[in-house]
Amino acid sequence: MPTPRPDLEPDGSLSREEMESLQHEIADAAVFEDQFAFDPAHLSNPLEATTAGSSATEPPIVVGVDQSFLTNDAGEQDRALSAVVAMRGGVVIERAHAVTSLEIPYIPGLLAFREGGPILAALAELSVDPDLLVFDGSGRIHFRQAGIATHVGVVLDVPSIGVAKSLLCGEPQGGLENRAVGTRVPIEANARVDAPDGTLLGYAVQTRQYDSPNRSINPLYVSPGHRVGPGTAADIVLELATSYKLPEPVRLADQYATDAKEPLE
DNA sequence: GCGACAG
DNA sequence: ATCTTGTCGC
Repeated sequence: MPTPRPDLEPDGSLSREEMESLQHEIADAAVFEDQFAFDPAHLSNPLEATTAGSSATEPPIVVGVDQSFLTNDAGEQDRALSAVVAMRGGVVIERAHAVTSLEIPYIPGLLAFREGGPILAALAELSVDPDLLVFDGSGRIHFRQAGIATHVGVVLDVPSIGVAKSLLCGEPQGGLENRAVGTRVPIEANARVDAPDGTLLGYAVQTRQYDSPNRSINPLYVSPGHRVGPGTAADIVLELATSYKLPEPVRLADQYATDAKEPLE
């Protein structure tokens, strides 16, 4: 993992005002457009990946990140377990995890200050260098355009994408019910977001759907973290969601976070 | 004051 | 996030 920028690291001991101020700095430093070297196509197929470029080209390393929580004797969540799964060409090449004590409770909009520390600790255990980080949570879809995907992406200056299962803020530009796989509905800034109204924050992306129009699967809310534009972020998530609704690196990190805590409780 | 609110 | 049974549908 690259060396983190110490001045921007999420610190759970900061005051709320300091946290929000830091988020403005993060948003200013963030790049919400494509700025990476790897080929965003064929991220998930090993054969395509190895034959796509020249013999010297390696498929990019995509790292999924997710957390689970541990409970103390009093029955309260006191520790976070962060799990990271590194994949290349659709194949898992390394996993790592870290357990840290929690500094603050969950507060909407301040998730990075609760889970950012454990995530950086887990990424530090990784021997490979990530080309792309995929998070379970928002990126630019955030009150101050600095969700956890953006925050960690900027601190490490690594391209990143936010994938949330529910919408934190912003206004979907169209219906989200019963959309076909591949559909992407723009999410624009509204009054709750610290950005001009109408700013494109990300997309509601349909990676799975039922055959019958009776029931409907909820979309994923995909937004740029850092150095990835909204359209490319949606493309990549669809590319990585090969077997399930969630992109494979995140799904495996989710599973690993659950499995790794079992021997600890 | 009321409503909204990633994991 | 986490606590949890049954139930509908392919």
